[in-house]
Amino acid sequence: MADQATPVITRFAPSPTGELHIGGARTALFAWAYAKRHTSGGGRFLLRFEDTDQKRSSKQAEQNILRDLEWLGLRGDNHDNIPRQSERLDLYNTALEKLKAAGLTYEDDGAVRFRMDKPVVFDDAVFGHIAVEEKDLEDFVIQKTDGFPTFHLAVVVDDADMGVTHVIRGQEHLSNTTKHAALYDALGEPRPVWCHTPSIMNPDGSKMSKRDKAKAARKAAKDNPELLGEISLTLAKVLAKDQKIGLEDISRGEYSIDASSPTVFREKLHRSRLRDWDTDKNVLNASQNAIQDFVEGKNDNAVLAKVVAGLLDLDLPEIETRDFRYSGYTVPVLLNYLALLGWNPGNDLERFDLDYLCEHFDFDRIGKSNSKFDRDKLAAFSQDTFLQMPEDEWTATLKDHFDMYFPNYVEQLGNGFGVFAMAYKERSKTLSDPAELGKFFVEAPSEYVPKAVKKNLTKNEGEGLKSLAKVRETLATLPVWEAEPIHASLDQLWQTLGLKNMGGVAQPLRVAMTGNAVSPEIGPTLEILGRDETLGRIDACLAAVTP
RNA sequence: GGCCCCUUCGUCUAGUCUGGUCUAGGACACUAGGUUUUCAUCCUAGUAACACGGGUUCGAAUCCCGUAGGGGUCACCA
Repeated sequence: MADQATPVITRFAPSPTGELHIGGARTALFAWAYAKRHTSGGGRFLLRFEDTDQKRSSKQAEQNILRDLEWLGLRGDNHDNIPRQSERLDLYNTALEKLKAAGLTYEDDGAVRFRMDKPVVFDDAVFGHIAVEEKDLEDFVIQKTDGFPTFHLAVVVDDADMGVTHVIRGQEHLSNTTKHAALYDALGEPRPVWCHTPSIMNPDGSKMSKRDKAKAARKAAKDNPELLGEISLTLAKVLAKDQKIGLEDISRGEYSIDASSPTVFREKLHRSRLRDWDTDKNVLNASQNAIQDFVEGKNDNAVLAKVVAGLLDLDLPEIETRDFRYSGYTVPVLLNYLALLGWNPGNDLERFDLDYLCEHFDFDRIGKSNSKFDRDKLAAFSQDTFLQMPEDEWTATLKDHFDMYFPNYVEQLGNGFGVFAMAYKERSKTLSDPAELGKFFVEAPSEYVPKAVKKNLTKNEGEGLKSLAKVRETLATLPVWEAEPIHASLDQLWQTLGLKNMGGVAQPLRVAMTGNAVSPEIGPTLEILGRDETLGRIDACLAAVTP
């Protein structure tokens, strides 16, 4: 491939109308990887914003998409000067004049249509040879009444202008490709190689779309009709508190009420809910209407979905790139999984890095059928990398994530964060898991799970409670409060007490510390909690549970 | 509905072009057992697929035809 005459140029050309969809991220990855593979021959990966839809495009969306691409490490070689279609109107007009002059167009209600009057044949790198007869082709609009080109004219002109040799995009464009091929020919430009990739679907076979979030939130809302009033009120409070936003901003999805992660946002909502803020009657009415409309399916507003989910403690499905970041997947894991969804190296190798991808990626190993997104497998990949990760790297990675999304843990854990991190290294599938699994570290149990209490404390005439009391005595006088000596003393205690095994002392302790029977190793667990907290929780448990 | 595309374990897939080496391989999930202070990790074993029907052939997951199912598209959205 080094002797290729023209260098490979690929591109990723999103329309800035929302967040970067995970499917878009995969398309970008493929385009990036293909260019990198040919980088020695001058291969380049370019970015472009397709903002010919004036109503739906926004600069904010551009920034968001760029932010996520940057996070993924998929930087365009034209990063410092990314073209926008809205700023290249001259180019399209020139092309349009050329087509007009050739008699290939005609006016229709102020718009301009392109004449499709011969059959089209083209080859796709994935789907193969495609031939469409003239009778199945329709004339299509290339310039809208607002003077903007349509997507079809703009992509072709831009790709030709930017020297794009390989067009890699989702298969929803496969049938558009007849139009594009005809346009290339009419313009006298050489056709690129087209590579259409199959779609990514939900486990139930439906297309993965941001509307799935609204659907999930709507369902939860319908299951909790009694809470709708509360939700509306909270929304009104948030709106009233933040003068900068109005409901119309929310309905346009423009307000960055969701700039924070779901967990942080959830906290914020709950706090607002408990406040005694005055709310304007008009705002309240508007909020009620908005929520009502949302529940009735009159809109799929992402912000409203987030508000509803936040207040109902519901996890929305991950659809966009950012969702996966919030959930605590690392970039290498996400890209590895994404690459494997629709492409494979042809052997049994599944875990590979970007270097490997760039070295081996080619179109002939992209599958033709849609694939379902399997979060279990993604999670397994993720857990596996955590297991392999050097200890300090794991701790640093987790710290970064927690600094951003769970700052209260970092604050409360203090110096114990390192021990906390190690306690969950083998127990986490995502960087957010330790927050969920280790919630008891920042919050004493408010209740005890009956089953755990029975099995570990009250059974056999309160055997566990007795052990727990002994444990308290031992721990109270322990000279050094660190995992090792704590473990050693407990290891000795169960033998002294004549118990079957260490579980005899560890399990009652777990119930006292967590309210349930599950925790990391007991030594580190107690070290993190600290002596005072440990003894306090034992006392609370002994007081709350009777044989 | 027209047109285009797709169809191997529950899921992602290898194998299909160049028919025999496929009693169909791997991974995730699941099940069972073992290690273990719980959970997790780790180890071992297991369940599980060529959509269906016709051909062609000595022989078909692999080639051909049909049927069914799924997806895409049919916008002055991209």
